[in-house]
Amino acid sequence: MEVVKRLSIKDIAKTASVSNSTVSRALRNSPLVNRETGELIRKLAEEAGYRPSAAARSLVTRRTDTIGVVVTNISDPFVAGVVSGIEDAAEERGYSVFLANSNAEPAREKRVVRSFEERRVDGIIVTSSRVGALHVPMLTQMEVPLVLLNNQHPSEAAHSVMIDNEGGSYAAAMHLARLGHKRIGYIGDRYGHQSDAERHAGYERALAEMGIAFDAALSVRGDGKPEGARAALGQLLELREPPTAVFCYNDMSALGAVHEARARGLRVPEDLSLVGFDDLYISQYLNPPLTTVRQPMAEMGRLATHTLLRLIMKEASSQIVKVPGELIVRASTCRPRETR
Amino acid sequence: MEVVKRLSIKDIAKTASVSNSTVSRALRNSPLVNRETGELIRKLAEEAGYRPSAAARSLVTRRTDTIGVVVTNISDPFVAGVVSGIEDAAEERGYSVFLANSNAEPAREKRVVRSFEERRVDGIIVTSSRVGALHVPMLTQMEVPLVLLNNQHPSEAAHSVMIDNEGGSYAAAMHLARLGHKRIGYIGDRYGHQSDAERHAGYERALAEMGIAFDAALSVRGDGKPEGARAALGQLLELREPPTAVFCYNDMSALGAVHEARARGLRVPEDLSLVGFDDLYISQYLNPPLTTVRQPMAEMGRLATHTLLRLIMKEASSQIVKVPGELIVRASTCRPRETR
DNA sequence: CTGAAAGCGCTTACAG
DNA sequence: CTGAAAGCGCTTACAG
Repeated sequence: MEVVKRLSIKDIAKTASVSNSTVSRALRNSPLVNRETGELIRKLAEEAGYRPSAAARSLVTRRTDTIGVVVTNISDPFVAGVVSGIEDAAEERGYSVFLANSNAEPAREKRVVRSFEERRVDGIIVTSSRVGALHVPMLTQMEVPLVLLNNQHPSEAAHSVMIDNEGGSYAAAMHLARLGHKRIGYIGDRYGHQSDAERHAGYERALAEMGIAFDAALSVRGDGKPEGARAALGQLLELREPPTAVFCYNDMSALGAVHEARARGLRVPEDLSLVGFDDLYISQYLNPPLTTVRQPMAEMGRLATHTLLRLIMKEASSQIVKVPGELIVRASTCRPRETR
Repeated sequence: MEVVKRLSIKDIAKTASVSNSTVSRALRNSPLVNRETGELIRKLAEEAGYRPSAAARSLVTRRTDTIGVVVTNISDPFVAGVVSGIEDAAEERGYSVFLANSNAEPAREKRVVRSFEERRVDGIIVTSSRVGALHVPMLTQMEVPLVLLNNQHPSEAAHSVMIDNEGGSYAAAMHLARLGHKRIGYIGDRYGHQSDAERHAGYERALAEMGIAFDAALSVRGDGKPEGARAALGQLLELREPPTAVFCYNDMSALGAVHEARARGLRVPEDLSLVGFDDLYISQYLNPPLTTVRQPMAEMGRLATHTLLRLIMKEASSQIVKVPGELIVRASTCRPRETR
């Protein structure tokens, strides 16, 4: 592969026998250019395989048509779904996206944000962060529009797109209570996520509404992943009066809970009803298919992008967009044994 | 939020009472700068929250420390795992990554590559592409280093990182044959993927080695997703002599196959053994836990990045890196009924 | 409709 | 060790 010198606007100007200015205008379809001249220039540029330098352009326009996305972990299917929506919406509008994993490490998140600032991204979206780097002081002094998606610390200082955690888990717990369950467990998270607190609140509200006394022993902590949920379910099942149904913080937790239940010889849902939160793509194919609260992941990503683009354009935009979750009833829940 | 004017190198130079050149050198820790002066400048820049403009720098250095990653669909867990490894390796070396979904649309893939060219990415990684945009002519005239990862059309013109499809599926099929299965089905893909052909070849080699006659009726086409596999398994099960074991093109197909088997009242693995390919994170938690061929997704992403960085640095690099798969035996396979 | 010129914010020979 | 100057490749008032 020989080193081909990158063509510049000057090269095109020379072959077209016009000035740089005219080439620049022609390539952006400026009406200031004579139609025939414009067409000729575009044809020449295309044939030569000319690619204008985004860096040079952005230096003068002071925008890069670029957004930065910070995620904790792109391997998390929820995050991947969100990013997919972000990328789609961005691509539609001619924006490119920088993707960076923070791995939930504050130091790395800080490095990432710094790098985004140097690259002069027009805006930043942060998904599901639970780390400390993005504290209010940092947020407020940020010179770049910022949108948080399901962030653990939505702030006055930033715009947010969030799932309605409380409403979603209320619906999930109501579903279980209406099936006749009285002992309903909650497998949460352990990182002090606000989402965990909100989901727990929805669970409590449903219990209260159904006249079921809240029992603190039935609320245990997982880690949002299968392993943590297995241990957490273990705790619940060793209670003197174990639950007949458990609402899990997310589908990954529910996956672990199903696994653990089976390992202990319990059938789901006959012996134990299980509900998740997210509705990951795979959840419908699990055995049994999982009852869960759907988060429209891609749609939320699109919403976050639209909010961000509005901020970039300095258009008005609601401070916080709350997206409703939808209860999807599948086969991992049924009436408790006693009532059948 | 007031519009804060971005600080430039000139501002720092002024407050430090030195020239732009010295600031530039100091910020990059050049030994050409007096130590104390350098420290002062760096302190001033830090306090002021100065962020050098990557665009301005790259205009003169002719590199952007940026790589472009084209994926078919970031929601695919295999792809997400690969991207995670790419991002990690890139971040370690100070590179930022642009992520773009092609959605397997040739037109979009073309747009993406063009945009990457305009952004002057230092290199491009394309994952699992099956679309036509990246044909040999396009590859060869590409002025940017390119690495393909599990691409359907590895080419003389590009470097590649690939899983050993043939070897992996050979191991999987051997596992089934050694368990005593004689009627072993294959649920493939339908898009003419080279990976499909290679996995099928490994399957055939195992059959041959175990003295099992190849029966074309036992090879059917899914679509790499649960739905396609369900239909494909249906075909197999309606055969006069249905298989007692099926090797699936990937874990997503196996997920659909398990689902379909259950729907037909078959137990996995007692009535039907099932093997996948990928070892997605969730596969260990499925019911039953899935026997599969592991692709080290993140590691492959890292390898692709390292290969790409070597190309960027114009260092020697092997044209094609073939990564071995590893058979992971779990609970979705057992001996066929007759032999138990 | 077109072009010459200035300028975006850096880096880097070059001269001292 | 430091600075003045040129230049990277664009865009855009400004003048014609």
